[in-house]
Amino acid sequence: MLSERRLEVLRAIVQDYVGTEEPVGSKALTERHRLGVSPATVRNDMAVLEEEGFIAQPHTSAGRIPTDKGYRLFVDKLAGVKPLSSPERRAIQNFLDGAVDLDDVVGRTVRLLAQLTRQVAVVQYPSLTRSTVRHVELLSLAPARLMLVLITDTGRVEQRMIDCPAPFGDTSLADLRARLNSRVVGRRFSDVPHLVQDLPESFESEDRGTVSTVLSVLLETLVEETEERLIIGGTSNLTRFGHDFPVMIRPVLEALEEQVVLLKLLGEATDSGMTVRIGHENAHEGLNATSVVAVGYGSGDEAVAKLGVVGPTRMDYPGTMGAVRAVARYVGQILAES
Amino acid sequence: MLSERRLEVLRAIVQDYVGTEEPVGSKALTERHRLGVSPATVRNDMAVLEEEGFIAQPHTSAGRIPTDKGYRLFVDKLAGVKPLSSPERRAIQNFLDGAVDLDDVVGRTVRLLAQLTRQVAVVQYPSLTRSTVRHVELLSLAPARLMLVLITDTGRVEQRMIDCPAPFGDTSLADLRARLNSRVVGRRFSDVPHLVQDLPESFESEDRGTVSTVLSVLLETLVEETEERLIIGGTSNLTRFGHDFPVMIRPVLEALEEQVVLLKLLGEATDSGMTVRIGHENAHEGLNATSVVAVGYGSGDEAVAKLGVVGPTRMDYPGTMGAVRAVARYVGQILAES
DNA sequence: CCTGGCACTCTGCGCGTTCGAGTGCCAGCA
DNA sequence: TGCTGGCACTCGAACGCGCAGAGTGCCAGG
Repeated sequence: MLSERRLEVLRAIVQDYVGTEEPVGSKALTERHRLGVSPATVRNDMAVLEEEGFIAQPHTSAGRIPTDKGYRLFVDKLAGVKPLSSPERRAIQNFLDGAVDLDDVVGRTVRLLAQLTRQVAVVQYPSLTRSTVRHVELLSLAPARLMLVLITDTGRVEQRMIDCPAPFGDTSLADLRARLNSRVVGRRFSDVPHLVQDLPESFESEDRGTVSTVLSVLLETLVEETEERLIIGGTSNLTRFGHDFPVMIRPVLEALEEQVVLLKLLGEATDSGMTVRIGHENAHEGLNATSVVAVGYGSGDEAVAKLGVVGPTRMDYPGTMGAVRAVARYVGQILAES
Repeated sequence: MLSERRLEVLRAIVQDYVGTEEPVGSKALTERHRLGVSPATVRNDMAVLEEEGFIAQPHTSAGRIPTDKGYRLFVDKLAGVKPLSSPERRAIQNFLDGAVDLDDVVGRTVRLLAQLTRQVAVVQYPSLTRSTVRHVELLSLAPARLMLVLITDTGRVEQRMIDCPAPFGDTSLADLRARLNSRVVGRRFSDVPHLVQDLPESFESEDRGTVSTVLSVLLETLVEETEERLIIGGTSNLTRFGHDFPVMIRPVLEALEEQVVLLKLLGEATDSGMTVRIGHENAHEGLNATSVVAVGYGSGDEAVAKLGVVGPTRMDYPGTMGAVRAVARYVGQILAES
């Protein structure tokens, strides 16, 4: 086990390196932090920390920089979550309160998060898996052409065109609409399939084909839209990556373009608490030089989606975590209100 | 006026520079292109071209590179639009044909364009200004809470919550829905306001407040959604910018994040033909080192929105223009079918 | 277990030199 | 008049060198 002071040294190294972006030496450490010991002692501690794999030196006669393992220890044991200042909190609230619809909420959130953390922000649209149906609407566009509109409790709307196998009368349409709604409104998406299973049987034989078609489109929509969408912002913050950013930036930009990768990234953060993935802890290779801070958010107690930021491993963890957590809370609040 | 051969020299310089990304000298030119003259002659021509401002040398003893003015001449007079190969055309069609809804079409388009041109792609959502109303739907979520759903002929759906000043009965609701639709379906957005102006008068006084509210929300939605949205893709292609990309990339990323800037950018391309803005021709400073190739697309003859790419001024103009034009055509086709 | 001292090892920087690509100019030739 | 070969010149890129400074590891002493 590492002594108290050695941990203190590690903390100091992380803080200084995050601040200056340059390897930090023993002398500089003792000058900037009141460790109460001499540089020589610090050097010994550093030697131990290096042996344990928490820090490393880029070249023989340079200062030390934290390794992924070092950051991990820092995040787990040495750093708390820095609460935001109250002006910041107010700014968040004001900014988010201006949103008019779901798209706007998500859009504002991503901008806000990027600005606050000065990093790349990723926000996942509220998932539909846990959502409930608020309303299903059927419109007749032409004798054999319908439009299905699905409205969720998170305010999201999905629509699909349907070509019917046979003309479908207005009364049948009204009937189907009414029955559909009476069965599924307020229910979870996952419950819908077996709730509508027997609907075709209660219609005239000439309408059954159409009803089946409508139902299959509805179910398909539920499944398809469970593949969550997300948006990102603040990519220009990637230029803050450091002096070697030209080489780091490409794989990151590529990873950010792959929704699948990002979804997996956020998805990995399973529990509703905050998740921090540091450097090589990220499965995707392109993100081996980045850290991801993610947290779930939702309108109630349950998390319906995730949001987070992607930045260099050399990031201000306490501050970033604080910002991410705060934003997630406020978004949840906004969502609950609407 | 420049002689035929001098133009040929300029063309050769542009082509070589685009290919090699390095200043091109007189000797290399004569070796790679059958100009039929000696390097010395080419040097004289270069001197003239430089005096006229079409090319420049980074430092005294280096080769020449084209200036914005040089590219402009190249695009206007020397280069055609390179048609795509038929495998490419087929690939485009196959890729776009798989789209299921509007979001998907736009998403696929931006990916396709980025891949094809290896540059940053920008696609604007079909504008609503010229759109017509396909259907207006009103749903009752609670006694005094309505949801308005607007469906356009481009397949787009917008929804808004409405808090009514007074409870609104189901019959009134059906009535309003029917009257609204009979008046606005098939009409242009711009015509809607005066078409619904007198609607409140035909309702019972107790319902008039709600009707007015609904109408104002509807009109508001029309106006708001005229501010077109757009999406971008292929930002990782920015790393292809060249050796000096670290310094160029930041302002570009920043500009790309500002929807307003991009909308203006595409908007400037007024006519339905293809527009090429080169370097300083772009109003936005951050894009002074980039060129923008944009073109309108639409389901009919009229362009309903724009799409294009943003890349370094040092780009393959004929190829890029060919790809942009081809993609725009196919998207228009897809839109017309659905 | 901490500390001061000392020798050692790197990197980064500035400087001068060389090398070569590319130019401009000029005299000669069709 | 216009093209060509030749020649001197310029200037940036690359290389080697030496130096200064930061940082280390180790050791002997408190």
